[in-house]
Amino acid sequence: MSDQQSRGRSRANPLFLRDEDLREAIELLFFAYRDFTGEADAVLESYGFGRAHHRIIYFVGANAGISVGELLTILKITKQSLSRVLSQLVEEGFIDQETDAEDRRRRRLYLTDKGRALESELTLRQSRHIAEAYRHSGAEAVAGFRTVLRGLINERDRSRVAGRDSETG
Amino acid sequence: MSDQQSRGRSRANPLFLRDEDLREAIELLFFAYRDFTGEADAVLESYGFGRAHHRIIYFVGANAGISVGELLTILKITKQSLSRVLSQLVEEGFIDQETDAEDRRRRRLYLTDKGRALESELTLRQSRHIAEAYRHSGAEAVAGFRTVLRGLINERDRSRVAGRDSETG
DNA sequence: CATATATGTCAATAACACTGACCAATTAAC
DNA sequence: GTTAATTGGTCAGTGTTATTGACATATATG
Repeated sequence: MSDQQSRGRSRANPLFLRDEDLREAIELLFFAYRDFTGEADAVLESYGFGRAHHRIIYFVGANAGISVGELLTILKITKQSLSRVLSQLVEEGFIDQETDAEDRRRRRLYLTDKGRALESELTLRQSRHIAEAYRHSGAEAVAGFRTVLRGLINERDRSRVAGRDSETG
Repeated sequence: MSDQQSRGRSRANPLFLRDEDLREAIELLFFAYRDFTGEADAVLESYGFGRAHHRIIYFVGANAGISVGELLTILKITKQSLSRVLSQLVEEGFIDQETDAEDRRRRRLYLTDKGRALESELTLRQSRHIAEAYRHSGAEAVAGFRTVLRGLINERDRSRVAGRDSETG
């Protein structure tokens, strides 16, 4: 065996990152995301909804008047998948569909009061979870957290994330 | 409306964290996790596998000789759900089951050579993705990233994550 | 009018998860 | 040694989220 294959280092990681460091990151993401999403699930369950409903509620809330097609682009799912869940939310009065005045093919989506209430409840849970982690970590760590997460996101979608692109350049 | 409800601040965030900061974090996690997991999916698809297979392959690889029960605890799924996927992996020769010598009720799980090869391929993809984000972010940012992610993980599971607990205290 | 776009819908399928009910082997307790 | 608990597996049924393919409708654009 050549010594470039020695403990914890491989051709794939030409810098000072050990395999162990990268494995740690993989596991951190797995557990953190599991616990992060787990927060809102209890709320959703009481409404008979799942994560798909949450994603729609969230992005319609954050982008009032978004079209179906734009929502599909963000979620990267098929329109059939979206339709099933979106129809439910419309029927049960969480989301309003309004025909675009300029292009009457388009349906613009808005949260109803009921939808906004659910969105707040869900976002509140997740916000609390994050705020707690942020408080325990300090401002510097938070800055690093944001930088690395941005780096993990496909370039095309980075601009979609809310908040300032403070370190775009 | 009382002024404690003014722009971007609410009772839920008693510190200097604005709602916008927390929304940003929610979206960062959503997009980053989506793109992070998307990496390995192409590989898995070529084997006819999904994320459930990946999780099993990963944790058996990282904990050689783990029992079925321990795996269930980590994954937080039912044994019926695990069984479906695990049986497949055993049948197709990615995982070996060996009866524990001391307690013959237990089946200890190990990756076969074939399983190890797949695990390496999958972990490599994700490691590359992370390594790239790490390189672009710098050591300080990486430290912050790790700290905040650890804070997002339920205390009970923090010790399960690989890597040193360098900032436990 | 022909074509492209935006959306919706029907049908079939699959991955992944659940609950409930059992069974078998093994070990631990009385 | 019989009973009880543990570990693991399995069968049946269900539900959520996603897929592909085919087709329909309304509208916009050329």
